[in-house]
Amino acid sequence: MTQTPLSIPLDRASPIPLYFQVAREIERRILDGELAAGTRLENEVVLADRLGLSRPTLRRAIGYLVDRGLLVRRRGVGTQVVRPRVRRPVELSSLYDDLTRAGEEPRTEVLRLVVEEPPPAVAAVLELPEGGRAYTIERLRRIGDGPLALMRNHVPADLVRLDEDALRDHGLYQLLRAAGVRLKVASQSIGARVATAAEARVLEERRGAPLLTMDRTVYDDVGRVVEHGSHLYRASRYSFELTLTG
Amino acid sequence: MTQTPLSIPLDRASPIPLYFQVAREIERRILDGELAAGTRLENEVVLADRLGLSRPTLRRAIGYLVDRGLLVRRRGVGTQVVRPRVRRPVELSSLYDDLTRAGEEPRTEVLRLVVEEPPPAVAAVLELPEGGRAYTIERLRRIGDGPLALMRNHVPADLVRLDEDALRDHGLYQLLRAAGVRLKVASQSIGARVATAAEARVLEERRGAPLLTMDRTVYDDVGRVVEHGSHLYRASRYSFELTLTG
DNA sequence: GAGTGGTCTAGACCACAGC
DNA sequence: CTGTGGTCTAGACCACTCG
Repeated sequence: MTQTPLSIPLDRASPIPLYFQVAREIERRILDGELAAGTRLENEVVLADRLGLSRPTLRRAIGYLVDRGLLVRRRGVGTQVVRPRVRRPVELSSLYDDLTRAGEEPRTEVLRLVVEEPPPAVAAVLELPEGGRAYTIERLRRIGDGPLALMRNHVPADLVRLDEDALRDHGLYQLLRAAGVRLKVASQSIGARVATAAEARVLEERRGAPLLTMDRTVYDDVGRVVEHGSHLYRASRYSFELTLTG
Repeated sequence: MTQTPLSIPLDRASPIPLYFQVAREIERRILDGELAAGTRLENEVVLADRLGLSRPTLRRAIGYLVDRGLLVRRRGVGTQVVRPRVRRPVELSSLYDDLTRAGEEPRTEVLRLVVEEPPPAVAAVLELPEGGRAYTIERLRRIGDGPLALMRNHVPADLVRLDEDALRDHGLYQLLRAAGVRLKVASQSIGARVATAAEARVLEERRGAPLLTMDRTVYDDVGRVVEHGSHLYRASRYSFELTLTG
């Protein structure tokens, strides 16, 4: 496979770290096809030298791309461009964000929005203090000409102020992030069951139609519970796409 | 929150990198509860000094744990232990591995095992050359007293040699890894539908019972397609548990 | 202003791959 | 053996947070 002398313009006055400028530029060239699959990069010492960087800084750039799966490093061999892939990482994104990114135009119907002392099971998941209050949100997400998902969420009341207008025009995660909440990890469970009569009616399905269920609990960067949701998706119109790395 | 002077024994003769010795030890103390949630670590300069390490090396250890979500670093503030969580990362594991780890005893029935020129759709996904051959594997996974999943997999024939005995006693990924295949990324799609009559019969469900479907394509570290699978799970007995990080 | 993490440098030595 | 990445050091300066 080819070896390519690499030249990257650096802006040392920029607030963007040098290692990131390098990583971003290499990534761009891989995605653009300028650096084809299998291409060998020059060795780290030479490359760092040409770019006018120290080797640790260059290594940091390369390491970043190795972690993201765009490059492979092998001791004694060298660094190569991996066969390019759709590699959307597993992200902490909401259905709304996903749809928007996919060029769809989701519409949201807010069925219920209250602040209340939630039932004990929910309070436990949210780790609310005694008597703590939380939003309960029920929304119907539509896309194109029909419903896609029925969503119930719970958010501790002291984290953010929510209103129906905001929820109609934005994803819940957008609103949380805008309120300064730093979403960090989520654990979720995906299952399936058939629709009850009531669910079928709301989702415009037949009774007994297959539904995907998703329960998710989201934590912020210091481990506080930030949100819990139980969602139902029409299996006929939705599936979860994931990229795993190991 | 408390601040803790940290002392960690290092073995400079060990082949295990110093940064990793440090990271592993801090992780252990967090998981053991010795370092409670909210605990502040000493600042990097002092800590590096006490451990007899350079600051970059110590930072690498901390950075590793930050990436894994066990620590938070904030400029001008310090480094803190995050509220401990179940944080099983999204892993490239097989159903067999998952069950074994959970203490279950999966049994596998090999329904079909052939090497053939697969249908064009499968050949395309596997990126086989013209006339390339692949294993087609159909297995029924049982656990406890009943079936759990019906699995169909395709693996390029030149990657590994598979036989019925091996597949009965091991997960497919185990066998691939043992053959030197380096599983790296997978993209998968999770959906739901109802069982056909034939599927219901094999899975001992009623016709119309909800099933989880999972299609997965796995790539190795240089982007070659290593495996493709289409699986069916009984929703009554199985759900996908994921941990996402953002 | 004092204290913290964020970045960067210019070296060094080692371990492994492949000839 | 030569060439590669893997680790580590001992500093330096900067940017941000908070009292």
